Amino acid sequence: MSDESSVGGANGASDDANPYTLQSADDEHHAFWADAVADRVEARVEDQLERGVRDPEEPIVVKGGISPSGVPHLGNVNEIMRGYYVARVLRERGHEVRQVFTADDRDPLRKLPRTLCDLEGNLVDLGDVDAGALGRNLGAPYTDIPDPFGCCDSYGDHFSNIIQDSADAVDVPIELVSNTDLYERGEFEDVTRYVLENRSRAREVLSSYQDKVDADGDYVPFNPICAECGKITETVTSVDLDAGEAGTVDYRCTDMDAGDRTIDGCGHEGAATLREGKLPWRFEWPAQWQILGVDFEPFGKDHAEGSWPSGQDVARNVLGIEPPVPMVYEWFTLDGEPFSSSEGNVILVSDVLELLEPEVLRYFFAKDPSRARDFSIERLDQLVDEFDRFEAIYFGELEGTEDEREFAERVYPLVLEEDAEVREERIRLPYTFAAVLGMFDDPALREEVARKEGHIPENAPEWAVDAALARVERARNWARRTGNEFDYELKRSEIPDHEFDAATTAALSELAEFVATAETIDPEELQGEIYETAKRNDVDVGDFFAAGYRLFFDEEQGPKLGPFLAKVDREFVVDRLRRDR
RNA sequence: GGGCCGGUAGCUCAGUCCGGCAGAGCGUCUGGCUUUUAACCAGACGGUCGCGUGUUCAAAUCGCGCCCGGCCCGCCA
Repeated sequence: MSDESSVGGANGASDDANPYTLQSADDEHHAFWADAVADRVEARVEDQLERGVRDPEEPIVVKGGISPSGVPHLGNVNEIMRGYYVARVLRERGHEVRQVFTADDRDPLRKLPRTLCDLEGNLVDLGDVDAGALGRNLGAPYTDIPDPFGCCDSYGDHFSNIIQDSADAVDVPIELVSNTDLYERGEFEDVTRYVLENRSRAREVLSSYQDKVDADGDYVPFNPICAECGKITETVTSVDLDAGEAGTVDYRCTDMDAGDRTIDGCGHEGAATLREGKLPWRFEWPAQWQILGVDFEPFGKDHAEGSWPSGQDVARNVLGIEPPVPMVYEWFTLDGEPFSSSEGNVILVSDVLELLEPEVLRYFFAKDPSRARDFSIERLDQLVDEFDRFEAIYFGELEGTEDEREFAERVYPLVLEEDAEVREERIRLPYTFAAVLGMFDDPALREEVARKEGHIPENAPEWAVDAALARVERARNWARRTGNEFDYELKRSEIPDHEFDAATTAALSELAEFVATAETIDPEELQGEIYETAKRNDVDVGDFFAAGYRLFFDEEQGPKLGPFLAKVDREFVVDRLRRDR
């Protein structure tokens, strides 16, 4: 107690939890990482019960959290989904679990994001909102800044709402908690007071992680909000824990470093209560663990070497609590580039769900968190195919490797929404095929073609057919968004550039004649006639089909031509085959 | 500068904990389905498991040293 030099530093106590290793030597082998994590959470809970420091009635708490600083992109979903799987596994084992998610909305706005989004998820350029009003609020807590869209109580609330929408969209039940709320209701008051009472201890612990903190200096772990200009300030001049209800601090509103720039302070000198400010992140995080009773928290690799080591040290050696079970997840990229709202490289959950089913997205987040991955919109078909295979292996329709079987068996039921039935009769149209089907606007026609091609069984239940056809819309959105080879577009208004030899030209004229004079156009008969016409004119069949795709789509390849042309109005088909228009 | 994570076929990824023939799907190529699109079936091609080294009968896997990408030691999934 008297010898403070024995306090562990960066490489402190031997029981420090390594947030990386999901499987340590003494763990049982699991096909699913969340099972390994759940083992550790259970061990933590049992240990606390044995030591009598835990109420057996209290549920297990899984936490996540982000600053509502702007467009919540797909990377943020890690914070929701990784915790979800652990929560779900623990529930499966009979535990009561709360999944709490903090909106760290008392954090200050440090720089203006170049891209924002409205509540519908439409991306909006900073220039299209009142950027000046935002600029004047640099340094102020998100919840004190007016919503640039005018629809929510504050900037922070605006983006917190979108976080909640994202969780809803992937069917993850989170309890969204506003950090500002916790401060205003006084939930942080006791722990803040405790940290300030023990501020020399706090300084000492933090100083071994941050050079700017001097163990013997005057650093005070509290940032008041300036009563004059509303900004978060960093200079506390004195602490009086006997003043007012729970104590106050005196401050001077000084400049704040924010990356490569400085946010000016107004110079105001005043006093703030412990509810009128915030703890610095390195203390706030452990304080959240204490207030919310957090047992498990996943976090991005950015925290793994900074906040986490200091966080568990602060938890043990300042607050005297046991930090939660940690888990690091690797970041992933979007089409090979880091997520960045300023560069416009963002995608919202709502956008992704216009391209694929929620269970496919949930599957993506069930994969090994320690692996760096690319979420490729361009090659989204690969992810969907991978999911279809995973599902088929679960139902025993594909053999797969032993590892695949083990993983599918364990994880497939978990990627389905919580109360969803596991239904073997489900139908998955191959994604790229679904994209091609998207060129037909008529749902009945889509179904007809899918049936004809053998993708929908004779006696398929109606719900399965509907669900299968729902993929067509999504795959079509994908084809359009990427403008890839599955985005077939009938070139109706203008004939594409083309160059055919005499034989091909003759064959096209013959085919036009057939279409013009037939009583009715039967799709399969037309398909056969294309084949026959090519042969009669000594044209390679493949080349002849290619000529058709050129004329109608300006592509090398396309949908099955006979059935397609049979559905297009006859005059146009005849004219185009004659190259008249 | 110190520390951490990642790197496996053209692409997306398993396999690394626990050493045992280098794997899957997609793509490509060839052939088949006496119809050729999306597919499906059969086969082929495709690898310095980032590089080197040590241990071992045996190394993608374990140790050590490097390279590349990213992250942390300010803030931030």
